[in-house]
Amino acid sequence: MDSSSHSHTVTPFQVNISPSQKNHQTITEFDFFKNYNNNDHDNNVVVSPSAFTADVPVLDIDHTNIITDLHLGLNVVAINDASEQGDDDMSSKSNDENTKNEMAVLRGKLARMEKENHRLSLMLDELQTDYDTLLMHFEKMTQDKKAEEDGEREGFVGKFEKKRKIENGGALVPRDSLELGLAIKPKPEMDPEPSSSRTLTSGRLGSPPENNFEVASKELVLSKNENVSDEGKKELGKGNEREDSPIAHAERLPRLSPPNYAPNFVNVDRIDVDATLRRARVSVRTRTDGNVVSDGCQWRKYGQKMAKGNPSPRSYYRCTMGSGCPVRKQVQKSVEDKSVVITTYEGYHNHTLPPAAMEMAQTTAAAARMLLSGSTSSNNRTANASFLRRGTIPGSSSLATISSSAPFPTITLDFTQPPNPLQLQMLQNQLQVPLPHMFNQVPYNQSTFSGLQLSQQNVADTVSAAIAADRNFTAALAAALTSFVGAAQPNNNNNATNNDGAASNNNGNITSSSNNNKGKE
DNA sequence: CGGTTTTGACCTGCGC
DNA sequence: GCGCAGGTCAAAACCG
Repeated sequence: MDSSSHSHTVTPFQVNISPSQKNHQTITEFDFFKNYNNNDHDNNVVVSPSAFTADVPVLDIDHTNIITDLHLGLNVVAINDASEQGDDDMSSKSNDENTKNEMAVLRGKLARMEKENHRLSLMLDELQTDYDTLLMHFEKMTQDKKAEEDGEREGFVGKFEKKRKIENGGALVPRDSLELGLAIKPKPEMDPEPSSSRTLTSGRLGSPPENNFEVASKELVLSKNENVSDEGKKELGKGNEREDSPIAHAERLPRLSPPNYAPNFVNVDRIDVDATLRRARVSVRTRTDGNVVSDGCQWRKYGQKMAKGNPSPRSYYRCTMGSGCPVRKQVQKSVEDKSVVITTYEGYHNHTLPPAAMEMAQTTAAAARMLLSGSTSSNNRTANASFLRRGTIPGSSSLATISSSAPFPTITLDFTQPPNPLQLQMLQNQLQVPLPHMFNQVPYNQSTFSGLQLSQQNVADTVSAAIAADRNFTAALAAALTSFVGAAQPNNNNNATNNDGAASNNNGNITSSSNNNKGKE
């Protein structure tokens, strides 16, 4: 950790204060804190990549930290900036020497403050990581304990649900207890309303039947049992006469023992998602030659329907990589362009994913996360929320759109057209995961995004795009820098993906054959 | 033989 | 309550 007492005056992003350099074509030291408004910062400021790379000194931190650091630093600098301006005014009346001296002092202060910011942000990161870890452990321990207590109870939860429905005359009954109750009360047939679960779900039983199930999803364990929710919901939806074969149970039941639960679920737990949002969907538009969009997962087709307004049938797939995996996807050709396949993913995997599936899974999971975060006020998600409300992601509007008209909130990632590399990068950085390779079939492979290869104008565009897209300048700047730093570091997503893996919404191979498209007339 | 696909039937939610 | 559309089930057919 850097010591704040260090008197080094070089800053990660050096400040160029001299007004005379404003019009310099290439400024190697970009002053983020300077007021460029006078000259239309959007167009006239040209930033050299070296300003972000070559001049960055000592601090050996990853880009994520840089971003945070920057973000924090900006606040600090704003103050300094004011004082600098004052000094500039004064300097016009005094000699240059004094000004320079003062500037040097200010720079020193600035450097110290930035280091302090950096130190704090590192601490913040550590705390965040610790929190994630603890939460994950807690979740796991809770699950393990429940699983232990539960024994083989799994086997008849389905029956329990059906029975309960029957007992209630077919009406949906409060079911918030299901997710927790599954693991808690070992005698379902004796107690249709596990009391222990009641305590954990804090008195939700009084809520209207209609919403209970959804409401329950807000509970702490929601993500882990997302599977349960979806499956359970379906279970509830079924008629009482449904078969109760062991196989059916095995398929519908939640997997309580979670050794393979993706670390992912942790973060989702923390999202105070609302029931509808929990069913957020991620649509991916891709252009394919045939009907196959390989996403690394194994799917089994369980239905096909003719959807209104589209001559092409819609196919329904279920993930078969993990038993009882609740992830489903719908595949349908676009009405406008039949070479475009729209794949919609829903749900969270309850198993680990092969590397081939990870990319897509991370992307869709991140997109879903963004969608979820859009409805929350979670601190590190506020920036996302702002653009989600606007329906687009800054700088990547043509790549990602949010649909509020759909039954469930849906984020659509459109990769049917070679996107502007900056848009691609912006999207990637917003998602904080690498976009699947299949989406990189664009003139600019992300691997070519090395910082030095980005033109100065591109960087400037990125910055201005972010600024234009977001009123929150700091966040916008951070986004722009994330873009840049991320570009210079193709593996930038490691951090994000590791932590949150969350909802690995995933996608997989469409294993169906060509006759999938056969509609049932 | 086990897994997958097909496909008619069924269920649910929603709008009228 | 009814009809419609979306979504799912599950038996039968298919496939390797």
